[in-house]
Amino acid sequence: MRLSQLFGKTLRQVPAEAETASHRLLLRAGMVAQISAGIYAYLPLGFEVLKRIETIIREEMDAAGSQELLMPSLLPIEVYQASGRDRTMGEILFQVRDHHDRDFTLGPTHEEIFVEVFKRNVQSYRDLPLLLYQIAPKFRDEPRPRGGLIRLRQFIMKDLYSFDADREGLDHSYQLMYDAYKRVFDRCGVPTVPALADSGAMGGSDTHEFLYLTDVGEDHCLLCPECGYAANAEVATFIKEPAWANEAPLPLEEIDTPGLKTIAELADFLDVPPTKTCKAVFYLASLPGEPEKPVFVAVRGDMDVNEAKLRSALGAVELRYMEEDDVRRAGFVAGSAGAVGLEGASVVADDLVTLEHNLVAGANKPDKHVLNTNYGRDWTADIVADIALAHEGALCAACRTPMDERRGIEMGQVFKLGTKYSESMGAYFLDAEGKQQPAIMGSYGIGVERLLAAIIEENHDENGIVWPPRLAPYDVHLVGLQLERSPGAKEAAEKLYADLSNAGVRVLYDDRDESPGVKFNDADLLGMPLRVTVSPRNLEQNAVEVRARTADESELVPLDVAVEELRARVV
RNA sequence: CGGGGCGUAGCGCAGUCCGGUAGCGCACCUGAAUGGGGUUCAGGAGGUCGCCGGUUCAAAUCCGGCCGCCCCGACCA
Repeated sequence: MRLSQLFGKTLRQVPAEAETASHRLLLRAGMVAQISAGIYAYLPLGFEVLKRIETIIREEMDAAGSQELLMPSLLPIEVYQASGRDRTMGEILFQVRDHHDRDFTLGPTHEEIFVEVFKRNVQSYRDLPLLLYQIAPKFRDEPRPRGGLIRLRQFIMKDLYSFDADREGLDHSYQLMYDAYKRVFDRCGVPTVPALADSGAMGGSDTHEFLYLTDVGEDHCLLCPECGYAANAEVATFIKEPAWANEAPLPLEEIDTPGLKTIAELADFLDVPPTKTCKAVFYLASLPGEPEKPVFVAVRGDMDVNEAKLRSALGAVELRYMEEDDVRRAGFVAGSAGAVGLEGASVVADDLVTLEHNLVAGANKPDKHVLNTNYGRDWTADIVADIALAHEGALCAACRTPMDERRGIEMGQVFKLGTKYSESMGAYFLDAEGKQQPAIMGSYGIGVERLLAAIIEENHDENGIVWPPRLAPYDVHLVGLQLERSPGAKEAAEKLYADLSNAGVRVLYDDRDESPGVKFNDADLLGMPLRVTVSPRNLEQNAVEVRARTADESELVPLDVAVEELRARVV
């Protein structure tokens, strides 16, 4: 391809909104064009890289024994009603209506439709195990798209679904995918950490996220430097040690705490550590098919509520944090709420607060707190569970080592779904005894554009992108320099372009009449693995100049062996 | 959904407070010079000032409403 003809041009200045490195470089390199919030067009260079990522994914999925197919994006809403996800996925579903007033959704993830098609084609255990996948668009009406390609409303996902006859089969399929995912990300030049995760709206039991650790990530995870434990903060467990369990319970005492609303203010006023206090938080929780109801949540004052853990402790589908005003309107005393004598809300306590003695808590009266509250004697909870959020330094549950808290981007996630969809949607097969059994399912997703963004985040320098060779849209960036200044120079460059192309090397030929600085800067920005410069200066020595994108120095390669030499150096 | 910011040429921005014929840089077109890390000069094309309404002799500028985009949070696969 001639750079003069390539659609999409490099930019010296980038739109002000681009903040992350990948977003800026994608725009500067002319690889993407934003259409709307979280919706992008892919120009030829960007599209080429997406295709190369998809090739790696296909190779690994096929090697794992799965078959590729293609499902529609436009799906009758009934398909999601069958699983109940028209309600549990709620607002992120894009809905459209046809001219007969039938409702459709643009598929946000495709468990349901794979199950539908599975049912029409599989009746026997002899057809199992079965691994099916597609690489296709997904549509999610995200509350907040962000970071260029990091969170999109329309995106391409590789989604694979496994169907097994039994739990052991699922374990095997899950492991196959787990290993395949590792290889996909390794081959793409993106280091990932498999971390325990929350299954959220997908349902099911075991699930891992493959996190690319980066400060621009939106997920928080905890990593144990000693034993390797890795988990999303949503599910991370840790050792919580009571600080005051050995104190003898003292009598309750109500005190004036004028204007004190936060734990920090309270602890400061009483001159006690935050661990001596009990933090009160209100949520509105809704369970399937029930109206919202208020929930009072108690954690020790130095801790925060982990909403994912709280959600699963309650079995709630939706959880809404109550702001101070909401709390007041609901008839509670914002700022001085406490479990002692509280009415009108169910109570959830973190297991740690139930062990402590003599904590300070809200008195449910304005500007009053009570000293020396003790679980069991003064208050009880409807649910006691681990609902505390792990932070930097939390002790690893496996080996007691203080853990690191890091941010990361979720590259992919693997789920053991079990029978959630096969039972609700009737995907049964006959086993060897002729008995009907639900298929045991797993689901496995990779966000393709997000992977592209991560590849650039991980593989760039101050001058531009540094493509891993397998992903580069071209192998060689051929720079024609000052070719008009010497007779025959242009012909030599054209010949090299043609010879390399004929030898199977993918060449991007900068044939523009631009100054050297412009050409070299664009070559660095676009990031092809090899830069080859043809100029009168080099031709005088019957040579071309070759520089790897990752190298500091260039080298001269004799013209007569250049094609062979370069072909050997490209993957 | 809450908080903050922004919307003027393809991109980056000034002009808005204080109403009076819409500007700068990059990119683009023409010509010339230059020639190894974003070169210089000359000439040129390009704008419903996000949209709707109001005030005014006159609105990018003031007022009201709406829409869009970005960031933080909430939420989320």
